[in-house]
Amino acid sequence: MVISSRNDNNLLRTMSDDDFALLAPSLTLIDLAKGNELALPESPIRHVWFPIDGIVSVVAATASGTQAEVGIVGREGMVSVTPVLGVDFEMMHIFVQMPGRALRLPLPALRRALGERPALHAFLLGYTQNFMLQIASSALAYATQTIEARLARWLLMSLDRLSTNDITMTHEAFALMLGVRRAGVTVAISALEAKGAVSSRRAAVTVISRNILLEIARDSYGTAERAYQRVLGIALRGAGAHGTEPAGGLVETAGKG
Amino acid sequence: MVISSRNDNNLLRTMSDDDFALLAPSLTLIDLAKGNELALPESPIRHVWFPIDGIVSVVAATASGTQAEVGIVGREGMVSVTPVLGVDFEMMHIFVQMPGRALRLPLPALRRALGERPALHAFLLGYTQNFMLQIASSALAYATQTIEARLARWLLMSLDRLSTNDITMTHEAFALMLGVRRAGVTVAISALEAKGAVSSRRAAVTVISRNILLEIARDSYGTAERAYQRVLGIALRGAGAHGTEPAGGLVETAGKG
DNA sequence: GGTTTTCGGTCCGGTTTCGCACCGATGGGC
DNA sequence: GCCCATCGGTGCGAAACCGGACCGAAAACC
Repeated sequence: MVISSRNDNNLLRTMSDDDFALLAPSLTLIDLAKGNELALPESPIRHVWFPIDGIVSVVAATASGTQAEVGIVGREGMVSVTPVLGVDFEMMHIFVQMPGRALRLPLPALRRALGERPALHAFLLGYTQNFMLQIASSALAYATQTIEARLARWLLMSLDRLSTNDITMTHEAFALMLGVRRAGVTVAISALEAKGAVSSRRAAVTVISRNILLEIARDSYGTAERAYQRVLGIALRGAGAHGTEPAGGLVETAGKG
Repeated sequence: MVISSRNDNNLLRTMSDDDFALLAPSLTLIDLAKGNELALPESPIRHVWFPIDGIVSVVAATASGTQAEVGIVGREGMVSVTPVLGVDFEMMHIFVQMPGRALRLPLPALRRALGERPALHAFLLGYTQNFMLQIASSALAYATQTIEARLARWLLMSLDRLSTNDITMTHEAFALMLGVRRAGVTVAISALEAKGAVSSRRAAVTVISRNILLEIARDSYGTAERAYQRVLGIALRGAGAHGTEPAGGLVETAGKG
């Protein structure tokens, strides 16, 4: 079960067989139920997760309640990168945004493996660097992009990490993620729909045209994604079966005109 | 010269004597002139710097020109953290914001030292984790704070890294850092001045009351700064001679009423 | 010391987003 | 099949911020 799930997480699949063999006995396949808290600010870290399904949100928060999502993690990565840097308490709020499964590794097993296997440590540090770039891209997007563009960016990032075009989230959840009002999300989704980028139902958005989303997100999407491939030597959106999909797009029947 | 400068950079001072002895022969004391480019996106990294003076800006940028500062570095840290993670090309635009000096280390010497000295690697990874938190805090500030609050945060962070209360920057430079219009900075500085937090001259802002800035910045300042002390075991704003300074404040004659 | 450049205060209309609120529509629970 | 909690579309005034511009003040230059 655990062994066969290896291929569904980019990091586990790409690390050397020896490194995986060292981790495998300690890995447990578990469900990520919607809303599960994987880490809280100031709290000690007990496990790390390698998602094979679903989306995990990484949120920066303060004691007074202000918060904003700074990154997401799916089957391309791991949660959290903090222990890879040798720090054993988390500063972010990390929880399951879209349900799925993950291979969970206890912290002591991770620490032992990192100590014994410099190549594994280097590999995970490469992912960590990329995740840091994702956080920086989030900052840039908050600083320079409209809600609509940031939403397009979020959908594109989710699409890379899922095997479906359906993003099952309420406007309320999007609002929390993007750091805006719920009503603002409603307007933004309507705009995306009017442009033929998505179709929306209650508590779900279906991506119709990846290309149109790319136009709307402008350059807030792409930098970290290209760097992922460069640093780790793996395609970010490769592993997932997105079905038949023309180059760069999804169904793409409507076009943009 | 190099040896005597060790104490002026928190990381060099705090690492073990053996680790410093390994780096010392490769360190060169150099000037950081205003505007110096220490790294550009997509460019190979040739050196890292341990500032002992001045402020270095780390900016996320895209090919099309949009940009926003995501972090700053002074004598509390190093530039860049990317090679500590084993990656040899930079993704950020890094340049000297306020002039100073730094001890510069060639990349090969850093790599050799990281390989030979796990404790040194772990130490610098701890700083890296904190810098990542600083980036996340920037994202949170962009997402939730007004220009005035973000400016207060920036001033507080600079204050931690300087030996003076004078921040010599033009409104134009602030605007670039905060990702806003120059006119927006003028208004924000006027507001800070009206509240007794700073006084301003042409091309310079002098901090009068750190406490008032803390109020204005709300909780966008403090999280990363407290974590710095926790992870590295060093006070962030300890090393610098801020002159005589009452607890938590500077001159603080005006108060806030 | 006079000229030139840089810098910063101010004003304008327009856009984005906010905070708050209302209420119809949807779908799950029983 | 009905009830009720959830969800989302919409409206309104206000605030924050933008893009662009103008021009006096301060500093740099020669």
